[in-house]
Amino acid sequence: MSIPKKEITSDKIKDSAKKLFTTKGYSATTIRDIAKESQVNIALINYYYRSKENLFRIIMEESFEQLFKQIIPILNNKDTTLEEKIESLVNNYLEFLLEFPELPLFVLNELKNNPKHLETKINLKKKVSKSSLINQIMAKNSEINPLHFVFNLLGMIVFPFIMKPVISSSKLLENEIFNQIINERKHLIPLWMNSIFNSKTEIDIFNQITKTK
Amino acid sequence: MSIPKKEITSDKIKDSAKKLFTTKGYSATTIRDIAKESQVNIALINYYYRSKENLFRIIMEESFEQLFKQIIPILNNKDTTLEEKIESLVNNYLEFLLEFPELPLFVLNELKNNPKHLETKINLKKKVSKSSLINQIMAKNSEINPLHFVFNLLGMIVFPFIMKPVISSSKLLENEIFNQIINERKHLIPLWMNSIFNSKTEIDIFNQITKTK
DNA sequence: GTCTATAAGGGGATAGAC
DNA sequence: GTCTATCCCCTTATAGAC
Repeated sequence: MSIPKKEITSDKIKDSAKKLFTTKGYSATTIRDIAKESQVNIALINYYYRSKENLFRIIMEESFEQLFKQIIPILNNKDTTLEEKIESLVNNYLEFLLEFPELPLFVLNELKNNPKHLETKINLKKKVSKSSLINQIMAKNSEINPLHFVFNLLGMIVFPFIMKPVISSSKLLENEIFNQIINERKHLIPLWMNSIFNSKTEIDIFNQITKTK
Repeated sequence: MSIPKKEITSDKIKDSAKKLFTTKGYSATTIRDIAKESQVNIALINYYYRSKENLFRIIMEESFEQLFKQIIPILNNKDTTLEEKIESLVNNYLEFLLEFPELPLFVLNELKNNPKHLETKINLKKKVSKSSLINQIMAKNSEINPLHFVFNLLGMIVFPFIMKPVISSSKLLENEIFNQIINERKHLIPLWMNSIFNSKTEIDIFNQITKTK
């Protein structure tokens, strides 16, 4: 039995702030908004978190970690095959994104607006480029820059959530059906990734055709 | 010989505003920023565009059209095959995005923050769901919701640009190499899309295996 | 820890002179 | 068309009472 988090004032503030920052962005969110949302006096926010910017920094670091850090262990696990990594990544990430669908757009956009947020200790570059995943991809298809496959995999996982604002506000799609489609993707993306890896032969054919012409 | 656009005050303002809005977002951009960037007096911005919100609306509609409206004719062309449509879409869109790499993240994010911007006359829903493209996709693979393939295609095209802030600010990748990779994708994505369409048989195999178990 | 009151400044917008 | 000066509101942040 844990004490309900919402009872603690500082957490009530942080939760409300996170909700508002992720939906409206940093600049469009005021301390007054946060105070109203969390039903707390404005002065208390500065009491607990010193400043709006500091509160944002804390939330941003949390979100960044939620979004990126959880995948590093999967990428680096040397005891799993490429196929197992992809399946694990797709399942965990889609499940996570169904719970926090606004997180990718929020984090990616704030990083664009203010790249200094990326000066985190997490060294993405080394972690990703020297990962077991990249090695396994290169072993499978050495002719194509492995980054292509990273873009494809992450794109297939994340992009539907990036497009969600367009889709749902235009009533193109109800929320229920969106979630159903995402669940279908859990087993479809691994299949598609496998097909994409094996497109190598088709590229060879393509090269041969253009060569003999 | 056209008169250089930059000489006209109202255009100077709009160009600067577009640059600032797309890089910093609506709320983080002040009229004073725009005045400084375009080297005009603050009062002139309100003289020409009445209000910050109105100026933003104009820029948003322009960006939205640049990003979405150009693809509608391609999707609806009944004289092209599915393969030709994909090739045309990939080439035109990647070329366009290389010129305006920040546009997707800007438009998609502002749509999330303020969905009222989407109340445009462009009825995306009908235009897309009744397009020739969707029919051709369904003819090719009737077992899977065609939206999956739309997500995959658009994701493979657009997602690298969404990830760009993470990639370039972490020095993961120089701009030159990024552009080179995008150019490689011009012929790779059509190949991959073809492989993905033909994954149908593999899904059948998958279903058979799980059924006989 | 929580509140009220207020300081200090930045924001959008406009009136009126040129 | 362009500028200066200014209005008025909303913002963040804090001092000080409880």
